[in-house]
Formats: sequence, C-alpha cells, structure tokens
Amino acid sequence: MNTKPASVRSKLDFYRLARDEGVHLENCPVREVIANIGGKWNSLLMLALAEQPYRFGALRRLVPDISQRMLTQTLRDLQRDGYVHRAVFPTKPPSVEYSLTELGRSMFDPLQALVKWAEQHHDAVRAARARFDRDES
Amino acid sequence: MNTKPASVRSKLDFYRLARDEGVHLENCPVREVIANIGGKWNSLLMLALAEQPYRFGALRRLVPDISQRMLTQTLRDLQRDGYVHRAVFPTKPPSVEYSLTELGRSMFDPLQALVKWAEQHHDAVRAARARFDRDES
DNA sequence: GATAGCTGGTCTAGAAAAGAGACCAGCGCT
DNA sequence: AGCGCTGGTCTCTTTTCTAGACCAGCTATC
Repeated sequence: MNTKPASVRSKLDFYRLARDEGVHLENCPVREVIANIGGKWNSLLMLALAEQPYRFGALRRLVPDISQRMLTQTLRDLQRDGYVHRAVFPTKPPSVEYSLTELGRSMFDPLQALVKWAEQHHDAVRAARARFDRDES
Repeated sequence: MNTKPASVRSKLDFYRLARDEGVHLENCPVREVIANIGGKWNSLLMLALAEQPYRFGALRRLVPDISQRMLTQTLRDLQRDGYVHRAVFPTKPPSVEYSLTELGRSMFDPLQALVKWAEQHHDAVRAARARFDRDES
C-alpha cells in the first residue's frame, strides 16, 4: 500500500490530468431511478410489498418508525414511478391496497440481490464502522 | 381488476386481520446497510470509484452538482462503512486518493445489477411517471 | 345514543439534512 | 505579486423529514 498511483507522475501531470475525466455521470437517467430506490423508505416498502400486498394501515404497523406522512408520500412516489399499484376497495371504511406491479417485481430482483449482500456482510460493515469510530477518536 | 381481495371477507375480519402482521422489518441490520447505499450520492460515488480510483478534486469535477461539503461527508460515510479506502500522498499540495476496498468491490456487484436494471427500464419508469403526472392533474 | 376505534389520509410546526458559497494554508506557475 | 490548485472546514439558507393533531364516515361496545 501507499504506492504512488501511476497516474500521478510529475507535478505538471498533477495539474493536467485533472481536466481530462470526460465521464458524465450527471444528467444520467440512471440517477433518477436510483434516487427513488435510494430513498430512506422506498427499498423497505418494496421489500414488504414484494412479500405480499398490504393495505395502508398494515404497512404502517409493519414499519412502525415511518411517519404517516412519509408513508403516504413514499407510496405515491413508488406508484408514480410505476413500481406499485394502488387499488381502492369500496368497503366501509374504504380500504386501499398496495401491490407491486410487473415493473416493480422486475426491479425487485436486483434489489433483493443487494439485500442479500447486506445480510451476508452487515457484520463486516459494522466492524469497519466500529474500527473507524475508534480510530478517529 | 377491482376484485375484492380474499383476505377481506367480513367486516369483522376487516378489523381483526390488521393486528396479525408479525413481520418485524424494523431493527433489521439490513436497514443500516441499505440506508447508506441509499443516500443521494453514495451509489453514484461507488459507481465512479468502481471504475477507477479518483482524487477528491477529480470526483468533484466528475459529479459537478455535488457540493464540496456533501462530497467530503459522503466519502467519509463510505470510508466509515469500509467500502472506500482513503490514501494521502505527500505530494505538494498533498493529494488524497479514494479507492474501493475489497468489501466495496464485493458490494458493487449487486449494486451494478441494480444500475443495469435502471439502464434497461428507465424509459418505462419515465413513461409511468409521465402517465401519473398527466392523470392526477 | 354517546364513546371510542377503525379507515386512509391531509395540515402544521419543529427538527434534521442538504446545498451554496466563503474561507484556510502552503505551494507552483507566470 | 497574484492567481490557481490542493483537500477540506465553517456558516447560512433552503429543502426534506418527523411528530402529532385533525378530518369524515362508519362500527362495535357500553
């Protein structure tokens, strides 16, 4: 470790190569998609709804630390992007059931891969976190 | 569509089944991990660093719409969780290079699957979004 | 027949997070 | 001398999130 990277050669290069990374990650459509997946509650709700359809109140009990407002909003975002279907039933009081669409299910597969990774490595992450917090103090 | 779900049978059931979802998604270690992946910039920086190591300023130019403050913070979060290694080189001025760790690379694989999904389906998402925005107005 | 509880929400106020931009020290190039 | 580059930090403003009250219409209970 601590070997100087080959890209940094002279002091001249040092200033020069800064300008030449032409990759444009901004304006990328992937970002819009990831942004929505990446919200605080979105992936969690996807996980829940992948298991089975749920009604609003059931979701609220399932994820107790979500505020009602954020649940409404996150569900609407998910619905807006076509991941989730919202069905209103004329019971009394009317009930609303949320379920994954085909698109939602298809994006759940890669999401689940990530979740699986998280399950397998969360102890490594926790260890790294503990080490970092210890060393910086 | 609009068929009443089998789970809602009588008005009595209606009130009863609400209590019986015993799944506990809160306190889940997966959530900590996902939370960090899910940050606004985290996945984007992971993507960039997976391509090659970058120095601070290079990352800033690569992702122009990130504020310097958030770049610092996101990199520190990523480093804290063990995804990213921060190496300081005694050049003048000193340069700092960020690179993925082994752990970071291993989590990049499932992340990339998600990105690939996003690339393939972003037009469907955009279409759904447009439809939603039209219908609600 | 009042009371409390359920339904799926909205509204408001306060807290937390993110963004914009100035500022820092030490050096190189012109 | 003056500007630019290095990787940051500090402060201020704006956006986002949360907690909690509130709503209408119905039901089961007392």
